[in-house]
Order: sequence, then structure tokens, then C-alpha cells
Amino acid sequence: MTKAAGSVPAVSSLPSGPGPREAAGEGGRASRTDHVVAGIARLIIDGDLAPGDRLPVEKDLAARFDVSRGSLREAVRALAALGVVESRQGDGTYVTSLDPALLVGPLGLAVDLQAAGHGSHIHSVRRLLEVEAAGLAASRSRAPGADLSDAVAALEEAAAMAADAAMVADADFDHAAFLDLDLAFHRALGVASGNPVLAALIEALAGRTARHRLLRSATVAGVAQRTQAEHEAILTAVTDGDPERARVGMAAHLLAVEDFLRESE
Amino acid sequence: MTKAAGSVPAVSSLPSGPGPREAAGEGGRASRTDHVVAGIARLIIDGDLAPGDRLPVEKDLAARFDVSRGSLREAVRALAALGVVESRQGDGTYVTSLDPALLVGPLGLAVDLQAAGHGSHIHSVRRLLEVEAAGLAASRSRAPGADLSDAVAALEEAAAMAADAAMVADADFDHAAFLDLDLAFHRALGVASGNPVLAALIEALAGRTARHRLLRSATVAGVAQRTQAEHEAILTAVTDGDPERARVGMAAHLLAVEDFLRESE
DNA sequence: GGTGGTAATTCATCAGATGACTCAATAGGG
DNA sequence: CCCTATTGAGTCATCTGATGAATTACCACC
Repeated sequence: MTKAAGSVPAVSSLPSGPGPREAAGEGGRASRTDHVVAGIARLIIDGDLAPGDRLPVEKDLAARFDVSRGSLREAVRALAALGVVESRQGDGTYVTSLDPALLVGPLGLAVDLQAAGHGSHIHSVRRLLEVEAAGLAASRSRAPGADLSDAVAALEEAAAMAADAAMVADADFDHAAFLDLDLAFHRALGVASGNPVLAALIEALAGRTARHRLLRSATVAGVAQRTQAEHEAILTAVTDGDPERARVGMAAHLLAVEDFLRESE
Repeated sequence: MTKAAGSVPAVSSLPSGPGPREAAGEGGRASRTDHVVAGIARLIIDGDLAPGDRLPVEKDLAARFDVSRGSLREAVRALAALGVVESRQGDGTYVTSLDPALLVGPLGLAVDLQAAGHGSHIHSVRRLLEVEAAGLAASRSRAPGADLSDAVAALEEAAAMAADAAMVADADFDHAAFLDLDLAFHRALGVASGNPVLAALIEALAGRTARHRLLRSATVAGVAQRTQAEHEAILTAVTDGDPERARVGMAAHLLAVEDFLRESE
């Protein structure tokens, strides 16, 4: 059984000659389709195709790369899965905005696929990223362009739910909706860090996997109130422009979540 | 211009019902192929297909999802681009190991595509990750299972090159080879952190983009020696089990690199 | 028993044709 | 004159069928 290192040969060997991995030996002989993937990617890297640009029609592209339409479509589909291009029936195929948020999309699937195996490792990285994001958001909370309205909105909505929680039966509490607001808060804080790459990575790592598992354990009484309190402490530190408190608050909050997940396993 | 949020609809809507994004409205009506991608992914998530398992032959899979072989192949190609499956002509299609290192592969292409726009943001995240990795590596340098031999090897080889550099003309110095050793050192330190997810993300962010730009600026005299000295300081701190020194050393080193990149633009 | 070749299996690629969808130009009515 | 509905060209989505290339396993042969 080979190491299966040649699954994305075209992508990996793009920037400069043979990369450190899959250098020369190894089986992975590039297929026709792989060449097309690399070719289109290069068109974008070299600037021949800019974000929003429309690609030539399938027939022309197939002729340009000397492949059949079927093979060309496989290549385009691969790039679409990576978030690089987008095909619209009846219209054409376009280069996406290439925003980090789009391009890290595949990472979300990766998290789903092996969360079981490396769950704790993923969470460690997530914590690292979110703590940094909280600190950055606090540092620039008074700077022009800082926008914490999304975080505030999510938190206020969640506060309303938490207040109602005391009055309704636990079974009636909409845990899923509360969890969505939870994720929205974390996402907003990531955006508020001012680093879109950081925000995109957080987005990819934060949601998804945690969602199912948290939904199970979220039925424990008092969790909503506790989460809400921790979130509010973090937001206060951020709006006050206190990076140290924001970092500690976020770290404590995420460690508590990790403890929760560990117990419920 | 639409938000282009529907490029990976099948992937995003996997784990639980409709996610926060692309919930209901929006154009992105899933294509036949998207359904197949989601279907195969679900087979893996649900455990019906484990890493290393072989998928049914194309004809059977196509029949199972009620699509033509062409559409099925597009779906498989998309999953192959994501590093989830791997097709071998004459043999079959297999689920990959699903190691983090494989699944973050697409991120490398993402970095290449928009490094121009978000270069500094990417570097900031890289620095954050590598500083943490250095700290972790130092913390567990004396723990069982810790293996710094790769880092040591890369550094010794680089030291030999740096020593020779004083004797050969600058034009004869193999900057590309030295840079590869540089990247190998950083990669080894990522692995030594003990967190494979962290190591994979570093791998995806570290190389690639920096490579071209660094190659240009690497011709400046003394850079090799300076890089070597900084690396040695970091490794010493790691082997001494001094996380604080390791973190600071790595942060200083990467900030120096960033300064270098900024100047050469 | 070991070795070589051959056949079956499987993915890779091609070719042609039809349907679905989008957009824009155009003709008609108000 | 403006607005709307129809129509047409252009483009992607999908299907069908067939051929080539690579791998594997089996079997005859030495």
C-alpha cells in the first residue's frame, strides 16, 4: 500500500519545480486532467485570469489543452471543489473572488472526515487561533474600521434566549439555535481580528464537528447561562481594548468547552 | 456579483442540516455530481468506508447514485482534488489515509493563488502557528517519543553549506538547496510539536509563496549565515527544553523574514 | 517449484448527442 | 416612449457508447 501521497500532484507541484514531497520517484504520474488543473491554476497565478473573470467556453478550453470535453470538465469540477472556480449552467464558468473564506472551505470537509481521530489536536489549534483573534480584536477595538456589531448582535440575541430559558422547560429550549448564535459570536470575533486568513481558518475549524457533539452535551442544565456569561466577559474585554483579558477569557472559555467534550465521550 | 458562496455546497451542508451559510434561499441548487460527492463523503463519515478501503467500481457506484459514469467520475475527481480519495488506473479507487497532512493539501494551492493579496495576513498566521509549535516542541523535548533528529539533520546539512559559502563565489551558492533545508527545518519543528494538525497547517502555509520571493532576496550576502544562526538558537532552546526562549527565538526569526519580504517588494 | 505470458478487471479518455438553463435581443402592447 | 413577453443563441449538465492503458491474478510451461 503506497503512502497515497500523490492524490494532489498537480496542485502540489505548482509553484516551483519539484516540491519537497513527491519530488521525482513515486508513482503519481500526472493524468491529462491533472495537467489541465495545473494549467488553469497557472493562468490565475500568472494573472491571465483575475477573480471574477469568465473562463473560455468548454469547447475552446478543451481544444487549448488538447483534451476531450469530459476530461476538461473533470478538471473544472476539481477546481470548483477547491473553491477556485464556479460554473453556472447556461451562463459560464467564472473565477471566484478567491477570498480566504472560500478557499479554506475544503478544510471544513477535512475536519469532518477525521475529527474522530484528531479531535483534540484540532481543538488545540482552534484555541490557539481564537485566543489570538480575541487579542487582536481587543487591540484594535478602538481603531477605525473595527466593527464589533455582529458579535454584539449575536450576544444580545443569545442573551434573550438564555433569559427565556429559565421559564421554559429544558426540552423546549432550542439548543441548536443557541449553538448557532454561539458559533456566530466566535465567527464575528474572528472577523474583528482584522486578519481575514485567521478568520477563515477559525471558521473552518470552529463549527462542524463540534456541533454534533456539543448538541448532545448541551442539554445539561446551566450550560447556556455559563456560555453566555463567558462570552460576555470576552466581549467586554474586547470592547474595553484589553487584549490580555480578552485572551485569557477566550482561552478559559475554550478550555472549558474542551473539558466538556472530553467528559461526554 | 453574487457572493459565490455556493461553490462547495455539497461539502458545507454535510455535517448537520442546513448550516448557517447557504441555508435555503440562494441560487446554489445542488447538481447531480454534488449529490454524489456528498454521498461518498457521507459513506466515509458514517464509517461505511474506512481509510484504505477500496470504493466500488465506477459502474456500480454510478448505478448506486443513479448517475452516468461521467458524472460519477467528476465527483470522484473532486474528492481526489480534496485529498479524500485516490484513483489508480487498472487497480481501483481508494480512500486515502485521511491524514491531516493530506487533507490540508488544497490549502497550499489557496496560498499560492492569493498570496499577492493577503501575503502579510498569511505570514502573521504562519508566525503564530510556528511560534506555538516551537514552544510545544521545547516543552516535550525530553518527553518520550520526541524526535528532533530531522531538525538536527537539516540544520547540520545547512551548516555545512553555510561554511562553504565563505569559500565559493556567491553566484555559485545553491540558494534553492539552502532554502529547501530552511523549510525542512521549520517542517521538522512543526512535526516535533506533537500536533499533526498544527504541523500540517504550517506545512501548507510555510513553503510555497515564500519560496519565490525569498529566492530573489536570498542572494543578499550574509543572509545564509544569519538564518543559520537564528535556526541554531531556536534548536538549542528546544533541545534545552526552554519553551520561552524557543518562542521568542522563532518569533524574532520570522519577523526578520517578514521585514525582509517587505523590503524586497 | 519457479517463471513467463495471457486474460480479466478497472480506470482514463475520447466522441457525439440531447436537455436545461441563462441572458439578451426583439417584437408587441400600454 | 416605456415596459413586458416572447423568442433565439449560447453555455453548462448529463447521458450513452466505445476504445485505450495499466494493473492484477491466473495458468500453462519449463
